[in-house]
Amino acid sequence: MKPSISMEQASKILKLLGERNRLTMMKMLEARSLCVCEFVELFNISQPAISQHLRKLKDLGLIQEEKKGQWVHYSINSACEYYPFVKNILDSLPDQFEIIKNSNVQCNVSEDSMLRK
Amino acid sequence: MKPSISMEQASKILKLLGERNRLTMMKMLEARSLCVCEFVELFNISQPAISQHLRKLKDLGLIQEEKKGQWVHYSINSACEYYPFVKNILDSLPDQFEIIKNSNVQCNVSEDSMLRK
DNA sequence: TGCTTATATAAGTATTTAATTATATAGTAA
DNA sequence: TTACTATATAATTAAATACTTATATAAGCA
Repeated sequence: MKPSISMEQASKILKLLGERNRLTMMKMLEARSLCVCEFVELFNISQPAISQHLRKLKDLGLIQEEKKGQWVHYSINSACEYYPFVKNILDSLPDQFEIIKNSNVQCNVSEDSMLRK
Repeated sequence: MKPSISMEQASKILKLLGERNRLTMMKMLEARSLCVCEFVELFNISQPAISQHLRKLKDLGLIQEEKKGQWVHYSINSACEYYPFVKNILDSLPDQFEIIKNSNVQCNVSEDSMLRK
């Protein structure tokens, strides 16, 4: 009883994932959750472009945001009904963990600074 | 050692599959190979639109054509290097076999008519 | 308060895309 | 040959899309 997804839903998701930057973002989020400012460093597109990609992914429920002060962290929404479908695809893609690591991106917000509030 | 596909290649394929008609075509071809004239009956778009979708799928190597007289039959190209990636996605989609069957499409070319040549 | 930083939204633009209609190509059959 | 059928290609168009710059929002800090 695999197909709990309609062709309509599947094509919408695949269209979202069919954009190189968004696909890479999703795979990166599989490695760890990331802040918008980290994405801005990782990609060669403007900050608004990043925001717009993230919004589209969020609109379909594939990712979720968590606001931490002025920072916004995004993560995979594994509770999404389409998550198994998406996960299955992401699992076939080359890992992005090293790329994140090598780029040394890091969001300035620390647990410390949040606790100090 | 799963990821034998690059992000670039993956996003191209997902972009192709991200169009509802093309995705449905691919899933139908998983059920059985189909003639262009059958696709024309199955979809509510023009014959040139069908041809153009098929060409895009063929250009990436996902499907192959076999000419039988004036008819052209298309089938999944399971020898394509991206086939495992594609198959994995198609397996998550609702079966289209009943839809093909219920529509009663049938290509006029028969083995007989070919043999009589 | 005003200044800075992080993010989102608005507006505009160039490119891509999926469709259409019209036409070309090619096989079959009279 | 001519006519018919199946398919592909060309040309066009409308809509979608991915980006940009400019601006708005909102939080943190002097």
